[in-house]
Amino acid sequence: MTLLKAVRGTRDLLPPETELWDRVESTARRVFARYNFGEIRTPVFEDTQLFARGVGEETDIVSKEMYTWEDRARAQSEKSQSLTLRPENTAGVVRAYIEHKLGETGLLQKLYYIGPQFRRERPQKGRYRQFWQIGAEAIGPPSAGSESPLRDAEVLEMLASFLDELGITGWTLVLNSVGSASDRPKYVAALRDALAPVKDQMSPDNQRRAETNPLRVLDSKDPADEAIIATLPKIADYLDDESKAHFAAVLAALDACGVKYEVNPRLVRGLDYYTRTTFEFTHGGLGAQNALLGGGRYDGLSEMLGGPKAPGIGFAMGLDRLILTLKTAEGASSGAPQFALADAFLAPLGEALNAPALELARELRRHGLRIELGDGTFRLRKSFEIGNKLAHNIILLGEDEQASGILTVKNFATGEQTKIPRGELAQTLKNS
RNA sequence: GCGGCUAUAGUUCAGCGGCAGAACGCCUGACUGUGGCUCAGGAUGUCGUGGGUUCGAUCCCCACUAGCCGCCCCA
Repeated sequence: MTLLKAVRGTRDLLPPETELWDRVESTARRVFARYNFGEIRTPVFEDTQLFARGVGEETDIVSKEMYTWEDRARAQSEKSQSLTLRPENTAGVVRAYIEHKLGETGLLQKLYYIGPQFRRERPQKGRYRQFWQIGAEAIGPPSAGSESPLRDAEVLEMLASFLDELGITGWTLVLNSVGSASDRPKYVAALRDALAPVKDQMSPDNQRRAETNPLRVLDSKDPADEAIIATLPKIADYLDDESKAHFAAVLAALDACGVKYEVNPRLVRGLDYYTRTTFEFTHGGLGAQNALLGGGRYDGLSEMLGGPKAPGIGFAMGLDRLILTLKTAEGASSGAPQFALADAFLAPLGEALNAPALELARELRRHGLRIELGDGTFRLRKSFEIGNKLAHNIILLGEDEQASGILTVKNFATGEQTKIPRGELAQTLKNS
């Protein structure tokens, strides 16, 4: 029989690495809560139309990377429905915002999520077909201040604080403005006009981009095309006064709180819904996938999905990539993540002591102690060997100890062995 | 989706057209209620899968699968 394996691009996360995941996630929850964000959990699959309309039919994500299937009708009266595993979470959050009429509260909705996303791409380092994102969205009616550049700056400052608190150093915040919903098409048209006469001289990749997504030409890494790219129109010249003022205000707010950034006029993002502010936090040592997180403003998304006007700004952070950078950083200093040691390994000496040992373990665990319970069939030597790997102390529960109520405890670090009355055991272990 | 590299023990990796190897880890004993250090012994395995060449393939060839790197794109 052939062995079943995790499918391509998916993987198992095992302890002790999962402790690192837990640390990152709990840090996110803690930091985001200080900014008054609340958690939202949306379904892992949605109507395919949500992504087609929200993310954009022409994007790579929608056109070739989605896991989509026809959910078959189970009754004559029922129609089959095209469903898709979510490739990102912003569309789902905005769908929920509309569906639950959160705009009617009149308040800005600040929501974060942590969960798996799915894209059918070729797996690589830092890129998986099931990957995890931590993201947040600040969305609401304009009257709630959702269009304010302060929101952009606040989200960026929150991200900087989060990365700092996690101990991630060496990141770079890169940002740009791609203009409002009306600026952007004008600019794209100008770009097409400028590219038309010169694109034949460019690399095949850029010729293709010039046709499908001219903005991407700006993002080209091809040095041969640099000269031509430098002559292309600049987005900054196509921003209307409002967009210019918005971007300036974002930068001013970042300056005021000392968050460092780089403006990159060529930063474009792949999703159709972005307007005005777009950004990335990048990090070296991630290989070709150097973007730790990306995001931006999406002032028109709600309306694209048939909802009310609800401007917003958000980001999605690649948890897999975050863990990767943490692991390489910590691997260099203190080695790979280690299992945390239990407070004590409890060794029953003989099978007859198994049941009493479980009772003692229960008592100690109720005091909050982390206890590894051995087995009465183990030879004492084996208990010591296992205990030494898993715990700080070993507790012996033999016939003598059971009869007298005085336990034998040995500390592995000091080698010191003591007799401790059962009533004092929990406190002694806690203090050690 | 395209190009390149790789796949051998639990792990990290040597190796060779002719009996499958090392280190670490694991198991047993020296030591019947005492770990680490030491010593002695032991088991590691469909050599990724399927086909081909050959007297003979873990080794050479082909295909597939998976991983890694780059491209595309993205978190």
